Amino acid sequence: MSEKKDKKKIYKPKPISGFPEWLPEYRAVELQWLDKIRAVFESYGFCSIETPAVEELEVIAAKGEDVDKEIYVLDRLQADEDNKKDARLALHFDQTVPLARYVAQHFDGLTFPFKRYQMQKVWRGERPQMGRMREFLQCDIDVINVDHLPIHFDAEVAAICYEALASLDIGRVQLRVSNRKILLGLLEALNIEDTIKVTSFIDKLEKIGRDEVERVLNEDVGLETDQISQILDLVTSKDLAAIDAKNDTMKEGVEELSFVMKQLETLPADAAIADLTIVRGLDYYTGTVYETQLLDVPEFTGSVCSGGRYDDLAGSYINKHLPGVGISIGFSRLFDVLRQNGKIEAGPSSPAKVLVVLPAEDQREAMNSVAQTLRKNGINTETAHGGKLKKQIAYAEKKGIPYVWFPADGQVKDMASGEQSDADPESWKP
RNA sequence: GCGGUCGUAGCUCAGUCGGUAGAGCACCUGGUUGUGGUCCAGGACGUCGCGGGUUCAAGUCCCGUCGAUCGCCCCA
Repeated sequence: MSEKKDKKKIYKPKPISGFPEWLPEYRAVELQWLDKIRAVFESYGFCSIETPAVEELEVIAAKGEDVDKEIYVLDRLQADEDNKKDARLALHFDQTVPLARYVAQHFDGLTFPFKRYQMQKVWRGERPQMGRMREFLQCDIDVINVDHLPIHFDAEVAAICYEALASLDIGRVQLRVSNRKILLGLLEALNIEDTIKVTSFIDKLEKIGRDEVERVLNEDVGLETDQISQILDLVTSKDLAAIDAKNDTMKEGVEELSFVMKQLETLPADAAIADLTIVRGLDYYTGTVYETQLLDVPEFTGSVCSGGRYDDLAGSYINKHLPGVGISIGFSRLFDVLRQNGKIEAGPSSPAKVLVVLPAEDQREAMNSVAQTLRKNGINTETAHGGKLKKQIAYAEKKGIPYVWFPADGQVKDMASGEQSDADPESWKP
């Protein structure tokens, strides 16, 4: 069995930063969670699609250098001599871009409004840190329509994500909802052009504080005190009805947000709040935007679930106007942060409910027969692989298999209580 | 890309003023014949991240390098 002393040369693998993997007992929980999320998505009629890990680099197309450097490209170790042109394929870094491409390519085969969910890995070449990985799973839902997408979908996707998160039993979840038109409308009215800079500083409001934001808006963006106070008063205002709309954009934003919030009133109290400090870094969001916090997990400062509305999803891939709205649950970050903070109880390391043991070789046939009967009745069942009986039972114990079956005696032992009783495999239930 | 911290058994770590490695957990075997979790006894497991330097002697000191980790930047 064991090779003698001649030392085998082994390469000791190093952990790969940002590419997490779990032991079976946590993977079991992860699968349960994914099943719950999927069930909620499907209960609203969202269909599933899966797109390839890679897209053409042209499709993923960089929007700037910061983005570029996070994209992983795909290449063969030994590319052919005459094939040494630039990388053509890249791993997708989100599921929105692949969705856009998918909708454009399959336009004639889809029924609109197209409502789909997608739960896949994405890859980003970032420096990993707490809750931040280079390979991670996202659960996205989006609704895409041709020409016009009714505003009620903005409320629906948010409500669905809330329900999905709530089904995981991870404490209080709070959606924070805003509408970019409100702030952008004000900036327009104030003749402020550098909207990206302003929104990115507003985004940091909670993190660096009001004083600091005032300072950078003044020193880095060059805004005047009056402009700054108008902006900050707006984003910190709590009452939508009290907002003084300075132009149509602002007015539209306030109306949309009010409608969405009204729709979300069916959720539990505080499950969804309007918060104008939410603006999102992304520039392609044009209306409603969302972020989500776990109120009972203070260690988790980031957003677990965010998204928004975009006017024209696939405009660069097809000559159609396709507005959409979507949210993405950052599944891996959610799971990892909760796990690291001891908020996830490990599951069993085996899906089996029963281990049928083999006390003696002449019982093999009986063992297999009992196991087949149990499986036919939908009970996950493992058969023992031999060895001493005490080893077999210890095996069940270690793997968290709750019942051990003795085929010759027709008895089943409850591992938790230690009790053993007669049972018929045809009718027995765990 | 920048900064802090850290690399010793599968895991978590100890290793005193430099004298060529230890614990716990996990793993394997046994404590008699067909019953787990406890306990007891025994066993296996290390190029002390890698390379160089100082020294009679380096896990320990110096330099470099790689990796990990936390944070910053950024975050579709």
